[in-house]
Amino acid sequence: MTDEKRIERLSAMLKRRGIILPAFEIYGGVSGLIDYGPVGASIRRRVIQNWIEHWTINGDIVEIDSPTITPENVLIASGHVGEFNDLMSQCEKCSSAFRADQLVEGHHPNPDILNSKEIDEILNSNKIKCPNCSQSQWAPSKPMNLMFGTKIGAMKSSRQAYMRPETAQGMFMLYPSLYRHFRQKLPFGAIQTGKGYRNEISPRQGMIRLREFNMAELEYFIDPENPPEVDLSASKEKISMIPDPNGNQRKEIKITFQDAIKNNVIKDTTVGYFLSKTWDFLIGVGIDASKIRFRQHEGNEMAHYAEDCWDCEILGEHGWIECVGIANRTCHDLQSHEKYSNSNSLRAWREFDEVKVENKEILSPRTSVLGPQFRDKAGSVISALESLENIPENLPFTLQLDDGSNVEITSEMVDRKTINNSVAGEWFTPHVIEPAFGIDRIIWHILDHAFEEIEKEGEKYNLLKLKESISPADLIVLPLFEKDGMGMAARKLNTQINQMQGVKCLIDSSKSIGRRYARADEIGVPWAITVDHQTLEDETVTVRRRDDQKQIRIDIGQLLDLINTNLVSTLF
RNA sequence: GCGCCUGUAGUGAAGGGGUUAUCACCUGAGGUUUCCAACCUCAUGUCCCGGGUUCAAAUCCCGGCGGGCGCACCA
Repeated sequence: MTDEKRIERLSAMLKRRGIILPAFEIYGGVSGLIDYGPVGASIRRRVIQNWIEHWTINGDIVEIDSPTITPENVLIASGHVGEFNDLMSQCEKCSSAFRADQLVEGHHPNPDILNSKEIDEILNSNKIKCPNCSQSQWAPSKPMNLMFGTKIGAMKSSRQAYMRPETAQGMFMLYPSLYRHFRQKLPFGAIQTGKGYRNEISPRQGMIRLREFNMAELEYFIDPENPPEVDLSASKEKISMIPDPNGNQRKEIKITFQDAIKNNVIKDTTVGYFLSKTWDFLIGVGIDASKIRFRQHEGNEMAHYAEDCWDCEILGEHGWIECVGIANRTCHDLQSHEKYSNSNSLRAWREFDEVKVENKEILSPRTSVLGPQFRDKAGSVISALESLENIPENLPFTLQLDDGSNVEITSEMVDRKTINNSVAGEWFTPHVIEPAFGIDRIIWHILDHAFEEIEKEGEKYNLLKLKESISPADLIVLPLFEKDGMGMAARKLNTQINQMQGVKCLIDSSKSIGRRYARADEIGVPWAITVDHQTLEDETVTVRRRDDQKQIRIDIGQLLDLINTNLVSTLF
């Protein structure tokens, strides 16, 4: 933040090199929408690939993929429609905006059901004051819907739908399938990467607040009574945390994950585990460790579903930016979907340690007597007998039916029996811990932290010190000159390297060698292979390390082996 | 959404009611060159969009779109 022009130079470089660009620019652009260019798209793909591998490595988490178009019911159940359809009223004096239903609270028994006209009437007739400036002059209230609406189907029968505001609902929709896939045993998780959509009022700060953005979310389902054991003893690093949002002395502390859990700084061990996994991921893709902190949410900024929530914030040119949210969503989503969908398959079975055997006394109905006696009422009499909690000592007795009417039960109608009832377990709704990653924000900070401006022989020189695993290409082949067969040898080598699975190699033969090194450095290619005169004689090339420009000569065959085994770095 | 500032080649800038809009870097072709943005020749490419004022608008005015900052909003 000390150098205000750095962000402009970085943005210009990202555009010039085809990394991040404004979308639809020839039509004037659309704010909140960006393109990943030919270089940026490779970086994005690799970051996402790293993220997927980071979570799926243990086998308890699988990847799924679900539609971005989401029917309205789903988002009603999840709470998004309600949350996003609030009416907003703006004070014409001081421009403060407030949720209209909260302003008229106390002037109407149920403000939720009011439309904008009714809200405006109440605001004006009661002269409700602006909480900020105490004036009473309101602009007409407007619904604030941060979801992009659409219709499924064309004609009358079309259904209201929205572009998903998060990928999480896809995982909840697939819970029954996941439960089967994991042999009906918790814990397990599902991840999804893809686009999310929020029609932001004012997108700002480049790629920080977008209207269409890359999300990567994990839903990890656990039994709250038997949370998974976690071992964080291997993680010795002291992490910046800002806990205790409601305490008086809110400040940043440095503490290991293990101690944070032990000392109740992080209350939920599973949340703590995911905080540490999040840390590992961010370090792995090249985020600067000193620019990461975890901040616990305050009560009033907590999402409508979350019980406890931590943000992972990263420091960059825009200040501290929330890049990951880790929330304990408890059973909110699954329970709500059960209720709205009438499904009963969003649960898990918890076996008791010991089978509970109950000896229970019941009155078993003699249907041959009850039938003729009560006729069409017989059914409800039988169900009332079955649900009877306290078996009366003496017969006859008066039994109340569901409809409130009473019947008399005599000893001829029932048999007094004792039955063995064994209960092996119970159904419950799993809790879910959700780490949600804003991929674009993370990529921004990767670029920000990797972007280095140095001086080289009196000239400005840019470097993108990307980690090997997320650089847009693994290597670049450069013929020293495009003659004497050097160009040919370079093209052959480039082809050989690109034939390897998962390896991406570029080739560049235009302009001077120094300029080509500079271009490769600026987009973050870690290794440059130079084909020179000696190559033609002895089949050796030089390998140049981006970060310090050191060069080593090596036999082509050996180099190909090193590339194939991802061990080029061991050369130096 | 409000307020202030703002929009000129790919990037960064200069200029500005009147011939063909300027510069650097970049990019491309050729030359030269035995490893770090060298040099020479040539070339491509620009006034955000729409309306208005005017004989004439890239320039002035209005609106839109985009960008920056502040306020507001923001899972």
